[in-house]
Amino acid sequence: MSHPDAVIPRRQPLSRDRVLAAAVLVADREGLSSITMRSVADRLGVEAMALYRHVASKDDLLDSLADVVIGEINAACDALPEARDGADWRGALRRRILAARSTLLRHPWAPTLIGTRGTMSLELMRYFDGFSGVMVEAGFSIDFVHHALHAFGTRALGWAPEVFQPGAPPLEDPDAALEAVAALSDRLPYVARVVEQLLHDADTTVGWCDDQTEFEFGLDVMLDGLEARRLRESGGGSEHVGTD
Amino acid sequence: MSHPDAVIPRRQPLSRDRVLAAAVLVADREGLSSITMRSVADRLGVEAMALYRHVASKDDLLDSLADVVIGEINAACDALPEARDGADWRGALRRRILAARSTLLRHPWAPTLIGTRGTMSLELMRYFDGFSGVMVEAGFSIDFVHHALHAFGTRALGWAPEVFQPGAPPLEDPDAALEAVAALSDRLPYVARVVEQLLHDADTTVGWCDDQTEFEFGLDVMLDGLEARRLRESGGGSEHVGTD
DNA sequence: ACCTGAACACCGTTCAAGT
DNA sequence: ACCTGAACACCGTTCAAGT
Repeated sequence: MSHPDAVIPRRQPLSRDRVLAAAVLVADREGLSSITMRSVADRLGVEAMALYRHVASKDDLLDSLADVVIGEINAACDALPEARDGADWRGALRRRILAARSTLLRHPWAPTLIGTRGTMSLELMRYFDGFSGVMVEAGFSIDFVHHALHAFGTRALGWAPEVFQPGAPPLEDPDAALEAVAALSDRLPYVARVVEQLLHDADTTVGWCDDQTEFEFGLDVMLDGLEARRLRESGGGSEHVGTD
Repeated sequence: MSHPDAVIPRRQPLSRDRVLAAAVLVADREGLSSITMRSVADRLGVEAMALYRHVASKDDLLDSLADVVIGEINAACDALPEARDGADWRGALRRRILAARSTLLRHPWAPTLIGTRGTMSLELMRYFDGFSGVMVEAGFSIDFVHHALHAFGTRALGWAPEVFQPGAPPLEDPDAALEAVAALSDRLPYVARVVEQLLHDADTTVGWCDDQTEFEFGLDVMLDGLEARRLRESGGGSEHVGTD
């Protein structure tokens, strides 16, 4: 049993990447809140304290975890066919954002994680650099690009937080729902009408709403608004659109 | 010392409202993460276990806490001068959203809280009912209103989550920042230009960005986009804008 | 050099016990 | 009826000890 380590490597050696990969696995399977120093260590066949050799703290681990996902997003964007001549800025932004989104759909916990960390990592800056580049090369002014980044908010990264539960429970009992709404229709007349409409269309959709469709609607509204504002400003003349 | 309780009420009796008020106080002073059954109880001069008589669990407490804030928002909206003739839907929505926002500014922890709870309470439905009412009375179709609610996301409630830290640290050492940016300008050319511009304007602003200005910019872009889409759809004729 | 055991100060939550 | 004490199972994190 006591050969040189080459023969029976006691175990695959721990590393920062292996710790992060284990954390991703835990989150993918059991959700963000079940990421625990102990649960991540478990999946590596190791004690919790062993992790502290590779991450400074749980916060450090979570920051890096967000970065792992953003790295995936950047990889997806890098693989995008890019006509960097600025003509189709609208399509180019749209493609980037939807590529980010499809990455996030594989890690449903990532939006919450990224949204609650305030860290501006190099990986994240790389994403926004590509994003900004599309707009700058299309002739938007630096100021406008800056405003636009704020305006997009997390939508630039492929998701828009809603107040309703993210993974809404699929409508199990439409009749009960309809009844509940009817009971409230005097106090909530408009919401009642929206819900009625939803229930009416419920046969054709999986759950309450189609997240992807709604996301793209909001995205296009945003793009429409930016385009309108760009045209207005370049026409008005008080602000310019070209790069400085 | 043993009078009937009427004379020396041992203490102001505990109640759900007192528990919630204490929790708001803790959050306002020390942040969301320091809300603890024990910390809330401390502020009431009571043991943590006493709270369980008035809230079912910490989750229940947090849900209700979100509702307290949304109740404040609804009160602010109810106090708004309302010309419910539908003419100025844009202004009416804007006023509601900015009223919500100014309430949230008094409770900086509330957006995170509301954003992480997925609960659709009656208080929250009341807010969206008023919001939807403005649009419906202005002639938007129910379908359109539904899409618009999704498109606004949390912006309907007065905040838009960004990936950058919400309360960005005020620019302490512009020279150091400029140097850091210069070092990265080959890898992040566009971000570098945005930051340079920011540093250039830094004299005139408090921190990096003016949150209120950026929020209103994004809000107006959204409203512009909705207006453009409404006109297009009513012109195109494939979908109507009037109520069903 | 790398991992573990034991321990510490904190959680949310329970339940029987106090008044 | 209302609150408390003690306890349980869990956290993140430390530090000395093992190999």
